[in-house]
Amino acid sequence: MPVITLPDGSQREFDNAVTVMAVAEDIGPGLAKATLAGRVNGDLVDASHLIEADAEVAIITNKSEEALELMRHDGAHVMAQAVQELFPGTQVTIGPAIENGFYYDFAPDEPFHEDDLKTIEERMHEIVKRDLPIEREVMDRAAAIKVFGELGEKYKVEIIEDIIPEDEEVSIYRQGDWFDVCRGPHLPSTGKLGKGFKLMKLAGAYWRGDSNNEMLQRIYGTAWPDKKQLKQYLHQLEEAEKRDHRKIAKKLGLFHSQEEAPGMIFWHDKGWSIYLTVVDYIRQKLRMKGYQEIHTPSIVDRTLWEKSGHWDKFGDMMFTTHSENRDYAVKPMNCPCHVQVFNQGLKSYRDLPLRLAEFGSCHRNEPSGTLHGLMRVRNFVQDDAHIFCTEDQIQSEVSDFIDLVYEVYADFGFTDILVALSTRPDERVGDDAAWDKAEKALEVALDNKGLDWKLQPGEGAFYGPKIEFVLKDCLGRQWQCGTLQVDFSMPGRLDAQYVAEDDTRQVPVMLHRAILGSVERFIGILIEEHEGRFPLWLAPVQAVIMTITDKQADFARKVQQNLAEQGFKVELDLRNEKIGFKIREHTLQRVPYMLVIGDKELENNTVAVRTRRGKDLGSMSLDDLSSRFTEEIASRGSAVLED
RNA sequence: GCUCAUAUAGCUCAGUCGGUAGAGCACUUCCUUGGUAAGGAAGAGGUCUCCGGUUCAAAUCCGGAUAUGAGCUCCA
Repeated sequence: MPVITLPDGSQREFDNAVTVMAVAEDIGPGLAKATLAGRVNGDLVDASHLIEADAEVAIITNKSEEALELMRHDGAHVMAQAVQELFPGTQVTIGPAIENGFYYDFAPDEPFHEDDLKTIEERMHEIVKRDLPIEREVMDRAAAIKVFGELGEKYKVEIIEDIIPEDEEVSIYRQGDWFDVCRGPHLPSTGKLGKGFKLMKLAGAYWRGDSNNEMLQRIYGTAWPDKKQLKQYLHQLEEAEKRDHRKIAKKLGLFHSQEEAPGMIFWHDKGWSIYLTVVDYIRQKLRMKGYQEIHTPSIVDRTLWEKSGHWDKFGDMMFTTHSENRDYAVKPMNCPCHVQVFNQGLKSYRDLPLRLAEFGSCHRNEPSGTLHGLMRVRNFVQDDAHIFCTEDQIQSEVSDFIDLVYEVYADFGFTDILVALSTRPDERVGDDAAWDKAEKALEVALDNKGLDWKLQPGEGAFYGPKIEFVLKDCLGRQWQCGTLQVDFSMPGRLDAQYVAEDDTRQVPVMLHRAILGSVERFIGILIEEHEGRFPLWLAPVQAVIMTITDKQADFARKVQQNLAEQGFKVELDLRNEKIGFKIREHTLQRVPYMLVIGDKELENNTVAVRTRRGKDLGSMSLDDLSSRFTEEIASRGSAVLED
């Protein structure tokens, strides 16, 4: 006689075991009609799930968040059925719901073609129309292996044998003639998927996510409660694509890359202007925070990399060169060189913490398939620094660094920052006691700041755990920018020492840290974040002076010189074109301010000011203009005056 | 690196069935001196990514290389 407790606290008693659907029917026919699934004692279950004992039950309707996830999972099943109907012999593997949709990995006889997506999608609509009931059934493990083995579904057999825990029952979900091994739950029938879905792209994916395994074909789909929301999502994607830093940078002439130097950037003047502004800004910050800036060689003898442990682990990703029978590597990171600087002269505990910073150009031979605009390159510069300190100083150094990161991100206008703590990977150096200590130090520092962070077990660097600060690009892809890594290992490997208070020789701890991470990547994110409309302090051209006719040319030149002498980046447009044409061009170039000079301005010694967003600020004197610029530049991202 | 796709003028892109290439914008010249998102006319511009093959004939079909895109794996 189960007693059901509903979310509002009310209770209902039943004579016999009841299904979730029966509970919904008991509450009301309207609710029953909308019922898609249930939550029993916290677990998501099918609407047909039988409740045999007292339980807390929530009914899941199409208004619930969870329903969307179940629907997306249904989407994967319907797609798999469509594929197997259309392409007999295709093996199915796994197909989960993901953010915005679902995917399913297939092992087809013949690779799918882009055009197949349309056919598959049409068949899916047909399966939805059939409104096949989705039924759960529990199968004996051996029987399940036999059934799928006979169907030639070797991946499914592997899933049952290797992935489903021994003590868990093997459940099968059936829709019409088609069925799949699945933990569930699912919605009651295929019709519930509705019409708000679309197949998006075709991609390769390794079986069980291991690059040693064969590659399967993955089809991605997106699914929403209705057509309208699907349309909205697709529109959102289109808008996001317009922010792509590669497209914007091309239009604005910021940089280019070419076949002869894959993964490396040819910075043009406008892009380099942004680059220098960013680096100078960080340089100033570091100076204020007690860092020393240094500069070390780009090409260093291979033996140093062997000693540091990098050669062993990353040798095949390092560019190498040789001269006079010596082998060199182009540096993939600055830290071993920084230890060399630390090692010059005997250090005392009084010298610690010693913070060495470098904007060093690093090269990493990243796999060709991973290169991506500015986000993943083979040559980059980090706002890199290494803090040599004692174990006791870790806590406060980490804490100061976190403050600095947030201060800098705020100046660049970023507030949506993901924080993660990555702990020891399988392949690592250093003993477990040191790892315990390092991981704990980071965890405590994060908690003390009251940050909401995510644990990433096994994702740490080979020499120590790390904190990561992650920003998102316009398409929602996440990119690691800031990082802090504790390193108990490299200073010892490279013989770093200091004299402690008790006159003994001790090995310092080294903290690797970067705020922006790769400057290239950070600029990529800046471009997307601002859609190319850089705040005044970052804008490569802050204003363009344009004349109405030739008559004002001399005055315009004087204005330009005046502003340039004050340090503003101002260009002249004296072309024999109509003012509307010039305005249009510079607006498209995202120049923050357009300064128009006609006869009136010439007469009054003023300029007419217009923003790139089309706002007319009227005429003003050069003094007023330059104080406006100065104020806006000083405010950085925090107060944009132009809007 | 792996899977699939793509590569045509400076840029964005057409190019049907294999018969040696087109548009818009940009560029150059001329006219126009016009007050807040495109004034007009003319002209120039191509080893169709590269290497090979099939063919009387290849931008087009086939193979390979390279780069790029999407995803996977990786990312000190």
